[in-house]
Amino acid sequence: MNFKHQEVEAKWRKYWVDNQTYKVSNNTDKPKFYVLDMFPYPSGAGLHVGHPLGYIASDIYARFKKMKGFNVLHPMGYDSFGLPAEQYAIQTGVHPAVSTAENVEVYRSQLDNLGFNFDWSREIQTSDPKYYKWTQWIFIQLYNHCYSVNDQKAISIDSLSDYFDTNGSKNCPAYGELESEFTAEEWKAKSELEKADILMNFRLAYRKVGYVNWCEELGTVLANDEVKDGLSERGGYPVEKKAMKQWSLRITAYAERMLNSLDKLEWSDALKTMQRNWIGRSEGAQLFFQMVDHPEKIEVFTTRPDTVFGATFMVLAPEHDWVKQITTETQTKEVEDYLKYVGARSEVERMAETKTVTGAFTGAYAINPFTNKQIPIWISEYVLKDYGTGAIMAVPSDDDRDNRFAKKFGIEIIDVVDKSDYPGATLSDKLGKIINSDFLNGMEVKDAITAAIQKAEELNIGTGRINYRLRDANYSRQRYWGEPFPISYDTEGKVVTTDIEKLPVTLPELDDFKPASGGKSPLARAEDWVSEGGLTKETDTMPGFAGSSWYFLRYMDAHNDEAFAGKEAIDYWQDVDLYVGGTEHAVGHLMYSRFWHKFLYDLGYVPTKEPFKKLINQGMIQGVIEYIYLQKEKVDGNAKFLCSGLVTHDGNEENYTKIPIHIDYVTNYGAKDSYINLDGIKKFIDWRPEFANAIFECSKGIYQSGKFTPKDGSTDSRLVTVSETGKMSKRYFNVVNPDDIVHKYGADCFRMYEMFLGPIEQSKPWDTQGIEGISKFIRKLWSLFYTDDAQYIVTDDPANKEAHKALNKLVQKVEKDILDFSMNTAISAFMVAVNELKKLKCHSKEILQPLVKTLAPFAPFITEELWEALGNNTSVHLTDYPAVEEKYLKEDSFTYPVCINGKKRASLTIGSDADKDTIEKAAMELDEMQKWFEEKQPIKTIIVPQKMINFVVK
RNA sequence: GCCGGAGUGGUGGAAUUGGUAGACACGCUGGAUUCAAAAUCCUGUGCUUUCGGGCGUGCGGGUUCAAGUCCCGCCUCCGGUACCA
Repeated sequence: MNFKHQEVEAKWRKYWVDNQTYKVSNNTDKPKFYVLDMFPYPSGAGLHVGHPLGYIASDIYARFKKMKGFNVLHPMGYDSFGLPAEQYAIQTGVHPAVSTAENVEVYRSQLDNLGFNFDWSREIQTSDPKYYKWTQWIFIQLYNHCYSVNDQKAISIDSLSDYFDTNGSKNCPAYGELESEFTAEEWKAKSELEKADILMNFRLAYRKVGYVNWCEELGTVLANDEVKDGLSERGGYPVEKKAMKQWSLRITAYAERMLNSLDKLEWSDALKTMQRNWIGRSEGAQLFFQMVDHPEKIEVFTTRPDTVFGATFMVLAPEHDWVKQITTETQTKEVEDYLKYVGARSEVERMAETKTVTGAFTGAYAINPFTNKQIPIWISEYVLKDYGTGAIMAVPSDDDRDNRFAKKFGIEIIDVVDKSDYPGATLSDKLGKIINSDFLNGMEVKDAITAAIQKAEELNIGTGRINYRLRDANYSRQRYWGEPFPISYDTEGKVVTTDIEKLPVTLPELDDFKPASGGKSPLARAEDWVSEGGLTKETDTMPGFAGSSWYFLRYMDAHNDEAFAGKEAIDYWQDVDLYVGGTEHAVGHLMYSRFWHKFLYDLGYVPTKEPFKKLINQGMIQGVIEYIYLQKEKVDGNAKFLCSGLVTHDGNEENYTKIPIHIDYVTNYGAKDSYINLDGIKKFIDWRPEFANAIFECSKGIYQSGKFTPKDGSTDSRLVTVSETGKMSKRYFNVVNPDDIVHKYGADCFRMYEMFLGPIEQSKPWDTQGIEGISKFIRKLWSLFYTDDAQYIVTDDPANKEAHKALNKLVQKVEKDILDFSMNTAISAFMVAVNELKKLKCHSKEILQPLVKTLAPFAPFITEELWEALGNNTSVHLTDYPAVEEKYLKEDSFTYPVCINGKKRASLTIGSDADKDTIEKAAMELDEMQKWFEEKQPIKTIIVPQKMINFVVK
């Protein structure tokens, strides 16, 4: 009898639901273990074989931990707000909630097919009002708090207001922007609106002017990646920077803490480094340069205050607030032209250009506070508005960009660092001796930095400072399909938060999802919704990362209506022990989640400082893209396709374009010699009728309009395709749906094959052919239990030593591999064990029963079926993982490689307890060794017990 | 440019503390079974060879009795990032 996977899978899928096998309780004495997958955005395309890779690995891990006695939380849900559903709604009028629900259903059935042990009773969807009620609630908390620089934690905004009441702004305890100092009396005299404006500059969720990519033609705001070369990707319309009031989150307040606690996390070094670089901490000084003929001082940040004597000019970001007011009349045209030039350049262009320097002189001057010389103020795109202060002191002798700039515009260069003692050192090494710098002369760079800061402080023109690359997060989107803000404005424009009891603020019903006029969110069209009780609602919605920044907490207590999750549940589950997901979220999602988590920690809602203890990044599964060559020039008005062999032979690849073809039409898909035959060509034409009369030429003949004209009597046509490894994507017609594989081979086979492909972190191509190996393994396993004619052949006879040894080696190896996340080697261990048991003709229950348990995390269906066949009446997934019996692992003998000068020449099998002398003697007496000793003398022998024997000869 | 990762048979990969390079599979070769096919089973499979051996983990050096693994210098590919003051 063969294993009928379709029947068996259906049977157990039902059993698991009926018996609530995977339901997880919050009330148990067992230790907790939380395994989490990054939840998916339910796109219309459904899952492809790449998506479940991480889910399978985490499922195995979760099942294993459960068998090891842990209470394991392994939930799943959907990040169901997002742009694609909104885009689809604009095109078709289908409400995003409707299309999202449909997509979720498809995802659910695809996930169910794979036999995951998710506790679906805890499912969440970020677009569910019951869920986003709490996203809004957290937002209100952020709004109501600021960050105390003294306590290094969030404190209520009321306490800051109280501080101002008694102390004014002096020694302001909160992190933020204080535009001007005030006394307690001045504070008290301010109007409510003025007070609100000042407090806004300290709130962790705050409103400020931000710049967005505005496209007039499309009437909408675009994301950075929707803009190409200053034009919209869709339609190619001009895009400009537009100032709009936007909500932001003050993530920068947490920069230092996020940097520091990174060390303790079990994340890959690669990922930690990425986050460190993203936070980008740099130490330096804040210096003020008095402008000439203007009362203001230009504030700069520099990591090299030691080079201040070499600062011969200043550069402001083109967007800097003061550019207009300091530009002199004679320079107005030049500056305006330059601003126009910069405005037309996309952010990417501005950043990518490193070779050529551009800029304009404002006509204004500042005074270098150390040299007291007047230095010109320029503007250039290489200085960024959002980094540091948006202005720099330029030191052409010790900065590459400043140097290029000075050379191009003929500005003085003063050498201030003598680097002759450090040949080969680069500028970033910060090495050398200071020269031409008054009191700093002769100092090493390091000491000079300290001395310069000290002097700046004495002169009251600056101070030491730490700067971060990290920027506050823009939190407003002018979109429909996102969380509405729990925010309204009164007639004066003052912010009013929605009462907690009135949450959630739900989305208004709309039937047109296009943006409203003036770049406003579609919500602005719902006028009845917008105005309520004399207040005007915020019409922007929250960004994608809002819902995903805290979802892992909701799973702990998914249906709580009194809190985002109950205290008891949070105290029990604490944090995520293992988080599995793709590297694409390395900075965005993981940064925001850590920030929110730390904030909730400050408020006492979560007991842990970090949300994700251990993190595994899974690689991508790539697809093979099959192309056929299309000749660029038509032949008698007809398109012409050629066999790749002919194109290679022709040698002029530029005369052809490659067009991707649906992989279903390709024979030997994925192989190097994959091709389309006549049948495939016909299918291709049915798919792309515009090529009905196209010519298909290969070495065997020519096909056109249903007729094949052979060149040399061939009956077959093989149009060889070009196969390239690349993304698995709808646009390349190479998506492999897991449902199809599961239907043909079974879910167990699919799961094991994905794991067998290689290390989880690595990207690798999908190759359906290779699955045969796993399929054979499953049949072999089955044949240990049943004969071909369905006879159950498991016996109660005791097994021999070899069988016990095979089993125990397996149990030990699999446990280690699962903990190391090395699923591929675990699978091969199963193959080795089953091959061995097959050879031993072992059908003993005492071996097969633990074997089934060991395999259960990997192949949940077949093991459940075999477990039942073995006479058990509870689920195998509720049993314990087998214990290793050491006595079966002992080897009586060991086979040594016997080497001459490190090269293996013979082998020696000898008792495990033999001592070194015995081993050496036996090895030297081996026949194969004699000829090596004939001419040369052994001068040294190295014996590593249980490893190898090496003779050094000369 | 910078940061991170990786280069091992025809293919996916194994060798995790320096100790038999290529486990386990796919593919391919030959054979058994079959009317035939599928399935199954057996056999071989890094390259090379005068059958002793020689050469082999991206390239060039080095350390060591011994290097895929450690050190120095390169090359290529992938991912991230971007004039970060």
